Parts: sequence; C-alpha cells; structure tokens
Amino acid sequence: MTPSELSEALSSALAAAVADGTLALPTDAVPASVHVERPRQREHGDWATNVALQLAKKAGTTPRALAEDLAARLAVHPGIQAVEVAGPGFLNITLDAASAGELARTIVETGADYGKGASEAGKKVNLEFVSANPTGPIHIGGVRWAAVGDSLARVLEASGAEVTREYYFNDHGAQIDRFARSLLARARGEQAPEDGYGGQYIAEIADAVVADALAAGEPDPRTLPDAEAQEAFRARGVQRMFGEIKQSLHDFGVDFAVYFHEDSLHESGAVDHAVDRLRQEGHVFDADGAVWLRTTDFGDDKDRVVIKSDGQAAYIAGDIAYYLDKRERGFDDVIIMLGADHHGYIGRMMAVCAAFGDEPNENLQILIGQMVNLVKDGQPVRMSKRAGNVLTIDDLVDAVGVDAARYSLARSSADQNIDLDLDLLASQKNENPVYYVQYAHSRTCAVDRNAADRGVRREDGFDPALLDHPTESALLGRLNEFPRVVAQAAQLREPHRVARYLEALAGEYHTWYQQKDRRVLPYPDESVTDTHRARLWLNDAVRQVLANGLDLLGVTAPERM
RNA sequence: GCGCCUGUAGCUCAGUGGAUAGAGCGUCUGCCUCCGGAGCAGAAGGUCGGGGGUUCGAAUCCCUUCAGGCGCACCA
Repeated sequence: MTPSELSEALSSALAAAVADGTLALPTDAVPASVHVERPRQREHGDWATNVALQLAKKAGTTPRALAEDLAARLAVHPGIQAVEVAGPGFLNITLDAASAGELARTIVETGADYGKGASEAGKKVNLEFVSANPTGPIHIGGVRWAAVGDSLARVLEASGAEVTREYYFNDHGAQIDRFARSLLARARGEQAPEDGYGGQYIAEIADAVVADALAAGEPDPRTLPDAEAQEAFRARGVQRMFGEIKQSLHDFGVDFAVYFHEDSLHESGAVDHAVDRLRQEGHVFDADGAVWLRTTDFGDDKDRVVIKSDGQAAYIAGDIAYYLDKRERGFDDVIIMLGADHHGYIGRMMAVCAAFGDEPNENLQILIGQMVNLVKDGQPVRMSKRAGNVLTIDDLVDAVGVDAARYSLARSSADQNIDLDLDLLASQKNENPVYYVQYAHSRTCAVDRNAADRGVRREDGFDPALLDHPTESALLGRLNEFPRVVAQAAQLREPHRVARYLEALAGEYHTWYQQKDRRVLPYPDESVTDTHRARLWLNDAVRQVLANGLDLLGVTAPERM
C-alpha cells in the first residue's frame, strides 16, 4: 500500500462519515487527499496523519472523537494492520507486513525509474548556472553552483521536465579588457595593470597564447602594436581560459548543452530587439542622454539605464536581451542560479520579466546561493588571487575527488553559508558522509555477490510477509518516501534533500544489516529459506534506491570500495 | 539608512505547523566464532540568538530586537 493509496483510503473514510451523517462537515470541506507522513517514532506506526486535528473544529466535534471514528472505518481496510488514536488526535497507521513488503518487489522491478515522477512534466526549463567569467579558473563558489545546479537539473529531469543546462559566457565588457591587458603585460614582462588580474594562471595563459599564435603561423602577438596585441591576447586568452573551464567542469561531471556568448547578443542585434520590444510596450524613456527602463513600475527600487549616454549598452541590456532570447527559444521556466553577491539583481530582473508581460517568479526564477567560506585552523581565510590562496575547482577535485566534492557541496541548502575546512579537506576525507552512503551501497553489492555464491536467488520466490521486523518496516517506509523526496527536491529546487534522504536510508540499512540474529544470508552450512530470499529482495531494493539517489547527485555508486 | 540570506549539540549542518528537535565529526562505553568494522549498539552534550504574538500545537508563521554574511552604479 502506497502513501497515496492510504491517503485515498482516508479521504473515502471521511466522505463515508459525511455521507452517513456521522460527521457534520460540508462536502467541499472534505480534502481530496489527506496528508500522511512518516512519524518520527517507530512506535507511532508506519504512517500518521493529523487530519482529525485539522477538521474537528469545523465539524464541531473533538479531534479524538473524529479520530476514533476514522480509525474504525480504516481498520477494516485490506493492507492495514492496525490504526491507533494517539495524543490529541493523531491517527497512527500500521500496514500489514505483506502489504508493506510488496514495495521491495516494486522497486526492484521498476529499477532506475523508481523515484521518477511527473510533477514537472511538460515543462521546458532553461537552467543557467556557474556562468563564471572567463578571466580565471572556476573558484570554490562556482564549484558549489556546478554541484548544486547539475543535481537540480537531474532532479528536475527525474520529475519530468525537459532541462537545458546553460552557461552564460561573459565575454563582453571591461573585465575582459582587463584580462587581456593583464595577459599582454605579463607576456611582455611588464608590471600587471593596477586593476588587472594576477596569479600564476595569467602567466600560463599568456605563454599559451603566444605559443598558439606562433603555431598558427601568426606573428608573435607581443610584438604587435598595443591595440592589436591586446586584441590578440583577448581573443586567444578567452578561448584558452574557456577551454580550461569547460574541461574542469567536464571532469567534475557537469556538461552544458549551451554555452551562450554575451558577445553574440550585441552582434546579433538581440539587444536592440529587446529594447525595441520594451519601447513598444511603453516601458522605456529617455533622460539625461541615456535610455532608461521604468522598472519602478514593477516593484524595483529605481529605474535602470539600459543604454548609457555614451551610446554603449549597459550591462543589464545584455541580461534583458538574454532573458528574451531564452523565452523566444521556447523555455517556459527560465531559472538562473546566482551567488549572494548578485542578489541585488533580482528586483530589476523580475521587473524586466514583468515588463515583457511575463510572470515573475514563474517564467523567471532566480535562485540565490550563499557564499562558501574557507576556514583554516578555525579561522576564516580570505581568498585573494594576490595571496595565491584561491581554491579552484581543480584544487578541490585533486584534494578530495569528484564524488566527495560534489556531495559535500550539494548536501547543504543553498541558503546556507557553508564553511569549508582546508585542513579537513587535505587530511581526513573519510569524514565526508558520501562515504557512509557509498559504503552502504557497496555493502548491498557485497550481499548480492555472496547471495549468488550461497544459492540465494530472487527468482525462487518472494514472500513479503516475512519482512516483519521493526528494522524492516523502517527501511520499507524510508524506501517508500523516495519518490516524494525527489518530487519535493524538484518543486522546491532543493536537491540537498536527496542527499539527506540517502544518509537516513544508509543508516537504516546499516542498522538492519548489522543485527546479529537476523542475517540477510544463511551461514554456509545453513539451508536457504524463504526468509533469506525475502531479505535479499529488500537488500536489492535498497541498493536500487541508493544508486538512483546517488545518480541524482552526480555521485558514483561503487560496487566495491 | 534600505534590501536579501543566516543564527539549532563542542564543530559542520538537516529539520517549509505536529508527538520525546536529528545526523556526521569530536568525546566516553561496549560489539568482528563465518553475509564488508569506511559499520553497529549505547552514553554525554540543546533556554532551536533574545523578547512578544498567532495556534489545540511553533525551530518552523507574524512583529520586534541583537549578531554574522552579502548587496544597494550611466561597473561588469
């Protein structure tokens, strides 16, 4: 019996009570689906609901009286073993073991699809994340969005959405000029510009640019006149840097379907197109020689300059054009993940969204993630390129590996500032809960290997009623939750919920496995029984869910560790 | 000054109105005579920053206050 079946059973029990006059409630006050949840305490049964507490007042009765009535109606339902009224009026429901145990079969047979749903079905989602400027390697903040963003994409896909992962390649504007000047200065052995970029990677890229140019049969870019030289370093430097970023992300398990160049918006006329469109809608005005968008009409603090008085497009013009472009490419949901240092952008971008006639927070959704702080010896470490303590995506992967890095960054809420301890990173990487989850998975695989040796086979039968121990009903209940966890993670855009779920599941698996008197498999001199087979089904169901969950996080599920 | 995020165990963090607030790490005590000890069982450790309010019920919602982070450009 699934939670939704239970929920329906509760609804019909309520409807029946109303129909025979026991419950004085207008028919439209009967909820179509009743919320059931896993109680914290096992003694409180497999599922619990507070529906009696919520409806008693409207019905002019007491919660306990209503609960008693529902309990009596529910108890005769097949698949339900017991219904108890507890505390102020909770209904605690215990399923019979066979009904609960059937889930193991369902999961094994559903395989990699168990956990998938349709809550986001039919939606075309554009998910933009990372989008770090190609003026340096991806640092720790960007890595966080890579881990969280990719997991979010996977969770949305598992919920039926069609997701396009997109990276906005910011190759237009002053910071790129600074980057190019920094490369040129470094290549010529000159002092880095005051507002330029330092760091070892600048020297490496500068050398590579020279080598690339010479290899292409071009003149040494260092010898060109300044303007041409800078352009040469810009073009090849950006290309080079972006290649490295792509490679690092790929090594991290994150690949984007679209790498969108900001330059192209300006070259293609997309900016003019977007501004024209806003002008037609009547949201644009001219003042002080500049072109403004009246974002205050849509809740922004102040109006925004779109075209500066020198005729250049302001930065937001690119974002406006980019948003419109995404919508014109047919995306229903445009999701952008940004660091907390950009949260001031939400107001104006939502205003832009509204100015186009779209629904803010629907067609455009901006997710803000808080910063990652580095900590060493309990003290915060300020990252600075000059001090040479920038932690890049490659540094992180070198230190702990992709799995541990992705897991630790994806397991906390994006609303949280997270602290990353550099000493811990370097030394005790086994502290990462990812190993706890992966270990549980490899343990299920070890059981499978041994089961084959001992002649325990799933195909010889499955009696779900034999999964009747409290540790087994705990495991089954947890397995049952997985699809809801995935759906909730997608709906709330919080993939970390999957990680926390896996940790709980792994814990319950370890507990179940480790009981001395209830081994999964027989001793070598013992004969195989139905109980061993039933436990193997459960073992394999856990294995499947651990594997499915780890995949949603982009983490491997090893068969051996 | 205004805005967004955060404040939960010694540390890092879960917990979007339910019952006795949880996990990992750290500390302490047990557990390998056969399925993987990267594990399990147990103990200690909390005025959920403070104060009001709403509710049958608040870590969760509202108000207020304190503390920390991040923002408030014709920069990108």
